[in-house]
Amino acid sequence: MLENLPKTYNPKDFEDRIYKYWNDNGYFVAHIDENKTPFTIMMPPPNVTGSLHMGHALNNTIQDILIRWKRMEGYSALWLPGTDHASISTEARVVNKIKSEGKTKEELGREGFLKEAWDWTRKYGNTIKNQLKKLGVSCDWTRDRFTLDEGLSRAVEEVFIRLYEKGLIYRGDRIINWCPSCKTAISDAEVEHEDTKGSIWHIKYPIKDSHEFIIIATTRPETMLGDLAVAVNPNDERYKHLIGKTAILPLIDREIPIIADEYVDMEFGTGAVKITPSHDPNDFEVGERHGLGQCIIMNEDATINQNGGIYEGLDRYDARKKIVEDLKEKGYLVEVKDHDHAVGHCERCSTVVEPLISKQWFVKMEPLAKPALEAYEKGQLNFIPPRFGKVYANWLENIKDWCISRQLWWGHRLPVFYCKDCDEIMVTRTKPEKCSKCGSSDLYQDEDTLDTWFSSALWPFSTLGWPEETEDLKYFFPTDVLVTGYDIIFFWVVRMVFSSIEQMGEVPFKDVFLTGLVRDSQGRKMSKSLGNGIDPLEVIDEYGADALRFTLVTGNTPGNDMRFYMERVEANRNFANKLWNASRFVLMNLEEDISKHEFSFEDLEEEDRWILSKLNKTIKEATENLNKYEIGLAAGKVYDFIWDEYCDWYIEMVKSRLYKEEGASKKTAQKVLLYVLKNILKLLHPFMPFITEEIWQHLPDTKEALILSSWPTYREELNFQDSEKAIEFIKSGIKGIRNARAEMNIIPSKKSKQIFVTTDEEIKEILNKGQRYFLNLASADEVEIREDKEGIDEDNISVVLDRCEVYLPLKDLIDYEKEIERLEKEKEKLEGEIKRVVGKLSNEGFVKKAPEKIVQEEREKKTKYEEMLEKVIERLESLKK
RNA sequence: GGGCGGUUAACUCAGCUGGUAGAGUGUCACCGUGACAUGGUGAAAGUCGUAGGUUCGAGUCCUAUACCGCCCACCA
Repeated sequence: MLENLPKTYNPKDFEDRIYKYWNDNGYFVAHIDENKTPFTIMMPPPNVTGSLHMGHALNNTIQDILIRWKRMEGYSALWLPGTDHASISTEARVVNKIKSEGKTKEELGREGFLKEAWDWTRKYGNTIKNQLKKLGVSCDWTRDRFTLDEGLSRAVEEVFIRLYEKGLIYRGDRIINWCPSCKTAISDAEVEHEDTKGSIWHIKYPIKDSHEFIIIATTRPETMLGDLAVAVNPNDERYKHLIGKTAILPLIDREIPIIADEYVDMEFGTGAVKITPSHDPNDFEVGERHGLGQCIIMNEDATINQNGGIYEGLDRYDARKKIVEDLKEKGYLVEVKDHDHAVGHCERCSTVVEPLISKQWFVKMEPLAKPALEAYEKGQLNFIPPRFGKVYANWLENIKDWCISRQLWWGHRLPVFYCKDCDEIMVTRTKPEKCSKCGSSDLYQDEDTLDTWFSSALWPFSTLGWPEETEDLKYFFPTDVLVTGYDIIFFWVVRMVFSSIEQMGEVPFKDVFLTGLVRDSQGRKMSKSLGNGIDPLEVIDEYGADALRFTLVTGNTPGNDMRFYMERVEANRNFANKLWNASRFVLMNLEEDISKHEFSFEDLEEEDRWILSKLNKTIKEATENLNKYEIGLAAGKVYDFIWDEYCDWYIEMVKSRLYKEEGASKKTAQKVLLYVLKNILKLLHPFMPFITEEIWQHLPDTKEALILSSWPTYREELNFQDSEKAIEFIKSGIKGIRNARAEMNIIPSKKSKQIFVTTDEEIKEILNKGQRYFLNLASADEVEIREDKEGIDEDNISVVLDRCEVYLPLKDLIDYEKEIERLEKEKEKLEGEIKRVVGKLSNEGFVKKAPEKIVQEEREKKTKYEEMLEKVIERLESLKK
């Protein structure tokens, strides 16, 4: 029993043990059960070589709360975990690792490198999973998946082939974002735009066979090496006469045409734009329209290539510097102005990306985006909070094709084969024997791999065995809710939706719960470079997983960022300690035969009915909150019930019965204590799984594990409105007495021998039932409740309450000055209230238009306050005499 | 250039469909009382960013506006 344990809560003593107990007994494993409704969550797969951060802790806690709750509600709850191969990030780490060993990727070759990568994955792949276990995640580890698993790879190939055959995947020369550091193409979503203070250079381009110049403006002067035209707006009077003429590119003396294109904004810069089709998306389009061709001037590491003449070999920024110097020296530079503009950076390594033309593979997005948008518009996708729906829709409305090929080795290699002889493209799962066109057997596979998000886009169904028609897939798909950060709506949420609609014919989940960012106490983003990250594992080590979990889900709202404060974790640890000790108290006061009995309704006393009714209400409201994903509110209600109602009031009220009485009343108190505690543990379990299970295991008559127990439900027969009212009345009486005593500085150990309460008949009845509460809770030896004042010494302290007055015979202890002061304050307060109520009631509009109920309430308040004021004044007068 | 969020007690945040502002922490006073000092009791503390409007009544709805922050966007 618990009383043998240390009296302070020490989560380290049991958290690991409890996790093992659940896991070893298979309690996390989901079963296909046609008698149950499935409830499915797919865990957003963390990077396989990553480690746990607060973001993971937050969204996995939320998922765990939902899955534990639904499991208790009787659903067949599947929470499927897994990891992502994270192509670009993992590859970078492995490259670093082999670099530290003095080797390069190229030296190892593809196979050698992949071997290294797999070794790395096996070495670090379990780290994050073990860390997640510390958090208490109740996911089904028997269904653990990895995006590079055979099955998932098969799904990736299948989707690639299907989309290709439908014409939704194509290969082409397009301007893509090139990261010179990762040396791969990246998608638009992977580019982060950052406002940067830069310059804009105005440069003179001479006109051939003329002394005229045309002045262009550019923010990237080095790209002039690739200029193939100068463009002006066709309606621009300044330049009309130059259209069709030829300009001479300074420094390298290339002749380029001056063309007219609507794209040029006459208002901006000089109204003349250099056109570099290979290095700018707009210029690319202009180039296409005018048949300008291409001129690539950079290598894959962003140094200038042979097309750059004397600048060949220079890094792009060195080249810029040199070119500007040369232009200046030769008199072509007209002016330099400061210019702020957005510069794209690689999301992964922060290197400035270079837009350049490249042959890559793309997914044609429009046909896929349309149904994904419609699904949202038809209400098949529900965002929490709803505002993110607009973000989702807006992205889809402005969709561009998705560049999916990456010049990396770690990932799913494109199932694409080329014929060396005729360049035929063959998209098949395995390498064909012969070219389907010319019959040549000289074939090779595309070197590229797919964007990581291509495989994670399939996660909701590939993890269940698709393209096989598995039992799991039939039963658990579609999933119910996706829990993830708002920062990956574009990367992941959108792509899962359209992939699922395309392949499965329906949305992959009904609800999308978006979490905010966990920031440090100063509101900064937690980051490695700032060193301000708080390690969830350290928090768990110090305060326990339950306290961390509770901290992450309370006091904030979905989709809003939150600041992380150690003080809050500590407060929640204290809450756990409170529950721990309340449970110890209950166990210490139970008798052996308690387990055989449920309380009987006839034996219930007022406070029993009150706490049962309050519990009932808490169950109802917390469940409603959970149904609406109001996790923080649900947790808050359970917290308040446990601390404020159960610990602070019920336990205190019931003590006299446990200590002094014998028989039925005592027994009932024990039964109710236990009944409510059991329900508390159930209600709190999703939020604080460890401590609740640990306590539960020490309770009598708990055969099954708490994790498998049933979620409490509202019981109409436990709704005791009258008892609630009565106890609330008594509580206010006790509070009034305590308040008066505290203000008079009368310490509780100085008991009032006898308390007199004068009141009317109705209240007398209520108070009579609750007499004994005053004894313990208001420091009295004896309470006398009556309807008259006969024989009561008017010099005692008197507390004026609604419909009753309490006299505390503490004559020798009273400081009359203070008592008058206290009563004056009371008087002022009441007068204020009366003024407000009277104001309201004398407002004709209010009385006429407000609902009858509200008006009635105000009238009652008026009477009540006036009565109280009268008594207070009476007291004051008698004291001042 | 668009879009979104925040602005409530000293601090961090709740506040669902409009009806006398809440919590945690911190502060102050008192308390080792037989579950808990990781505790108990009590107290102080807010013109709910600003200005209008709708309403009998607005932190809550509408319109402006200020400040902070985020996202999206090809203006060279």
